[in-house]
This record gives sequence, C-alpha cells and structure tokens, in this order.
Amino acid sequence: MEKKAIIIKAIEYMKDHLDEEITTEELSKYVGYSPYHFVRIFKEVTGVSPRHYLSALRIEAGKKILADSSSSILKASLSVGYRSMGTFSSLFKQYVGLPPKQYQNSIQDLYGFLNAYDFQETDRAFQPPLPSVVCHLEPPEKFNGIIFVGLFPRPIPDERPVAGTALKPGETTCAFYHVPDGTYYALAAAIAWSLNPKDYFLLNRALRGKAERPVAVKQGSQSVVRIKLREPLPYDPPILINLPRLLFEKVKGANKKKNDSDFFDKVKENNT
DNA sequence: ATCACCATTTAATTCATCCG
DNA sequence: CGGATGAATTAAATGGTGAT
Repeated sequence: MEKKAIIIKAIEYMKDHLDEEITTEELSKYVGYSPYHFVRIFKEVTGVSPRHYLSALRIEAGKKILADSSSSILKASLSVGYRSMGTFSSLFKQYVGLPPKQYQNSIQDLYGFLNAYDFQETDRAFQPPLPSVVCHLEPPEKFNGIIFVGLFPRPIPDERPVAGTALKPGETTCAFYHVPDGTYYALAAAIAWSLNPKDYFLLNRALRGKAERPVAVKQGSQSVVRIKLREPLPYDPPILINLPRLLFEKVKGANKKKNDSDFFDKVKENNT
C-alpha cells in the first residue's frame, strides 16, 4: 500500500507539471528511489512505464484541448509539454487510433453516429458461429449507461484493440468471433448515459474493468472471461482510445455489402 | 524481501522531409 | 502553410546480479 502512495505522488507530480519537461530520473529523485527501482515499482502498480504513463497523460490533455477548442495541432503539442509537433502527432495516432486533426474533425460526426446507433439490431440478430472469446460484464448495481469492451494487446487500452464492441444499457454479455491468434487483455470502460458529447471522448470518469487474467486465443479455441467494472483509481492510466470510432468501424464492417461509402471520407469532405 | 548498479535492448524525441 | 511521417539521436526500460 505504501508503494501505491509513492506512485500516486509521482503521478501527481506529472499532472502538476505536464507542460514542463519531466525526466524519469527527476521523478525517481522526487520520490526518493533510484531510477531503476522506481521504474520497476511504477510498472508494477500502473501496468506501464513512467514515460509511457506520462505520454498518456499528455495525449489525454491534448485530446481535451482538441475536443473543446479549434486549437491548431502545433499549439496543442506545445501546451501539453512537447517541443515539436511530430512527437505529439505520432504518439497521438498510436494511442488514440487516428491522427490529431482527423480526431478533432470527426468528433461531431462520431457523436451523431453514436446517438443514432441502434443497439437492438446490431448485436442480437444472428446465431453465433464458433465464438472465440465470450465476455461477461459485471457493472455496479444501478449502473445505466453504455459499456465498451475490447481485446487489447497490452494491459491498458493505449492502442487499437484486435476486437471491440459496445453494449447497450442492461446487456452484460458479448462475444468476439474472428479473433486472430494471440494473447490479449479483455478491458472495458463504462460511460454513464449522458447528453454531453465530450463525455464519450474524454474518459477520465469512466468506470474501468479488466479481466483477471489475459486470454490466450488459438485456432478455434473458446474462452470465457469475467470483467468486473469499478470506479477509476488514482493510478489508473488514462483511457485514450477513440471508443465511438471503434464502434463505428465495427458497424461499417458488418454492413459492408451495401454501405461502401467511407464515413471518414465524408468527414474529410465536410471540412475542406 | 527491498533496493542499486551495469550492460543491453527498446522506446521516445527531435529534426528534416514529405504531403495535400 | 499546417499537418503527418521517417531516420538518426538520445533517453529510458529491462534482465541479471549482488548488497543490505
């Protein structure tokens, strides 16, 4: 428990000095350990390295700026602590799933899509062929909202999942069918039903869920995982992935016969 | 068990460059 | 011009090892 307090202290420092240059050596000195040991216990508690966590915080801050202002990418990059736009841009793409400008441009459209999304039709209709992974969600008693679930390569959702979906309020089970071989972490984020568009993109208040153990997928294997949702903890890394977009892409895939037109091409046209 | 140090591997950062 | 990417530098994570 003491260990966690140390890490939280370091994370607080990061948050307070986001726009400055922060080295991990500096951080380790701040909490009184050697860099070597500091990095170890940091990863033990948060699941990622300090640098990775710091980048996540910066990208999160950048997302916020881009979501509620029409700031240029350069200005956003500088104000979250990077000295060049390139770093921000490439990390943003890696973490969120699309480059910063595209993200900024697509927020309104994705929000519209999400509101129009018909949960009834999409997931329930067909009989499943050989499921690869089945997830049982356990939200808190009186939770009412939308739950995103995905299979991620890392223990935190900082890059695109190999599979993902969303559950309408009330549903607690989902399945993924064509999952490529590999070992994944089943992670979930739950957002209380809201009318504010930004709540779907800035997820610092979202409930979190993680399956106890990673799930190994091999040819034709079947697994069942249980994910319990809980309030965010102070050392939880931020959730950066663009969840509504993943849902959109899933739907696009399901309707590929008729709807060939690409959503993001439309977005592009609307903004040029 | 907890921590520090070294050598090596791996990831982040910059700057230059390309694209639209 | 603003924004996105790639190659070369530089910082940091990791595994092994040994001290307290």
